[in-house]
Amino acid sequence: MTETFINKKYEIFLKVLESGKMNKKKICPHCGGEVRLDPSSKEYTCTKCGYVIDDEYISYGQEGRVFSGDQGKSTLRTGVPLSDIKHDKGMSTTIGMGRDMYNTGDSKKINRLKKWQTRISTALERNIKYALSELRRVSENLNLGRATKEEASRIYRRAAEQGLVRGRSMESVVAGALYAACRIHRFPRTLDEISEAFGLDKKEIGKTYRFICRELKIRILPTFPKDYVYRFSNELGLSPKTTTKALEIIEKAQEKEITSGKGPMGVAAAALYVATLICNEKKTQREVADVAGVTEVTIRNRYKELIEKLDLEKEIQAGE
DNA sequence: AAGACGAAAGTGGTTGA
DNA sequence: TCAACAACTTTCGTCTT
Repeated sequence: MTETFINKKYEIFLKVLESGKMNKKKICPHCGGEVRLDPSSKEYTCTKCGYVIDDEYISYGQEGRVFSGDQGKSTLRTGVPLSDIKHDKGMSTTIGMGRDMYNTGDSKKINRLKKWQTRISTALERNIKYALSELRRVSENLNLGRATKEEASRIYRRAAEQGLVRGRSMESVVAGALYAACRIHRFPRTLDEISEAFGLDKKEIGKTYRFICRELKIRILPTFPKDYVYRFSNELGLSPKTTTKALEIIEKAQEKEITSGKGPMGVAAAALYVATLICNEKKTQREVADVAGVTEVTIRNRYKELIEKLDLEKEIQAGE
């Protein structure tokens, strides 16, 4: 589609060029020869030495502004970008009631089209539409990237199309899709955060999430402790130095394979806690545990392992 | 008194028969 | 479907600063 589109544009462009409206002659800075648009490569090329002056075929110039309805037709070059967040990807049109439609002659045909249009927007589309508006509303509070939201929308769409929403609350499916999207994008949010944003039960979301992943065959990579470190340290207001230290500790721990099978959030929390001790930026276990969403006990367990296996005792004493 | 530590019992999920 | 299991949580008493 893109190629034919560009070719067509190119034909027009050539015509314009030939008609002399844009015919500014260019001179090759290399040899002084005449520069022409090479039709095969769509580059401005010197006819004498072959020097490519400009390979910028697509215009990046300012978009023509539109002040009244009809004016747009001649100046507009683009449309709204496609978006998965909109239930119809922002592409739908509605056959209007206006007179002009009927004036084209075949009013029966138009009526049939209208009928079909309403038929096409079935219950499924309505459901998706509603779900995505819910998604938009909730993700306001979660501070998510556009890509993540679109991923979540795609997942929900697929889930809805396969009838996975039936028997489950729509919100929980949306929440599950969002949680999955976050993990796919290595931008993990804890289940707690999501369940709070949606006002749903944590277990419910987790259950739906696993169900969706199984049914849609979405392969979710396990999360890594590192993914959480930045967010946690940010919430704790730690210095970059401490953060880096924590990442270092996690790396070493992974080398020694003492993180496998352990909860990534627990590992991240423990690494951060140790890092605060080493860098003299002490936080209590309680504080770290709270932002990480684990208990002090878990931090203690991980922390004990880290110190034993990585010989961090000296570093901590040196830090103090 | 607050924070750290550790033991014991309980919870929810996974795995394998 | 059920029991075994590992990780994690909750609770609570004790120790340290």
